[in-house]
Amino acid sequence: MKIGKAAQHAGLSVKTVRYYADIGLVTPYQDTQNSYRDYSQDDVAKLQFVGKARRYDFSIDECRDLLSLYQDKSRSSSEVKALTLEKIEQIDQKITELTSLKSELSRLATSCNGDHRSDCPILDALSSSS
Amino acid sequence: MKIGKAAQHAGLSVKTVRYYADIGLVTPYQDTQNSYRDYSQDDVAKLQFVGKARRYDFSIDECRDLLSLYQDKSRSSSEVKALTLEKIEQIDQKITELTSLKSELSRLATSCNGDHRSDCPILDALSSSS
DNA sequence: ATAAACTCTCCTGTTACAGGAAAGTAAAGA
DNA sequence: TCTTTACTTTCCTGTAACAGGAGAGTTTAT
Repeated sequence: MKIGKAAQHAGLSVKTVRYYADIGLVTPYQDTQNSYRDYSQDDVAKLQFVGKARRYDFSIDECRDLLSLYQDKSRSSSEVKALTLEKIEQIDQKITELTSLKSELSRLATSCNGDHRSDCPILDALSSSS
Repeated sequence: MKIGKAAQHAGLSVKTVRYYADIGLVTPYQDTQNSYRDYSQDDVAKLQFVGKARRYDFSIDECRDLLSLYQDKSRSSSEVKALTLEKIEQIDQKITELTSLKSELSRLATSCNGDHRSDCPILDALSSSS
């Protein structure tokens, strides 16, 4: 299967799929005749796997790990679970940060009239030296 | 004041401060003698302003806008408030995304024993074609 | 046969800096 | 004053994960 179809099946762009081949994440067979990439069913499955993991916010390197665990028939599920828990932890920390940011900004926005005058508590807060 | 002190006062790295000068965000006087950057009190205040805005998750371009509003004596606070509300909206959207991601991953992690066996619902989910 | 559609490689741009090299400048100590 | 140390400069590379586009080759359809 050529790259266009493969990308389509995986729900990824051709650019992305080619990129994954370049960095050795999902490496298809290379036709020696025309230098076209040739994706097997297995390759497409890997692309789908990676695409999904990416949507779950796993980085490319984490996808690499997950993919090798996925292919390793003798791996234990504890490794996968550990990676997942770590990712959950990261996401949770990010959420905490953003929530705090949001509440601070909301506080500032509430204190600002937002009228045509030049008085602005938001800018005041940003320029205070705290 | 030379760049080192300026950076210290603003709580930024020298690299960052130099970068801000390069992109025209906070542009100090350039001494013609030694080519050293010379930061005024006003420049330092701007650096602090930007540093704080960055910590509030404003992008460099947004900081540029805020900074010009900050310096514009005739601006109205409504512009600043609008920018802030937009930023809050963005943050909120990100929180929603991450929360959804987290719950899905948590669900997967819960369903996984995480033992030494190779059976793993997480990988199964990642490789399913949904 | 020709045109449209697809593919290839290579290069640049994105965001906001960090790290490091090589060289010039300044401040401080002996 | 000389030297060492500290600081600064510009320039280049790398980061994460691709997108966009040029120019050229290939395949498919008409």
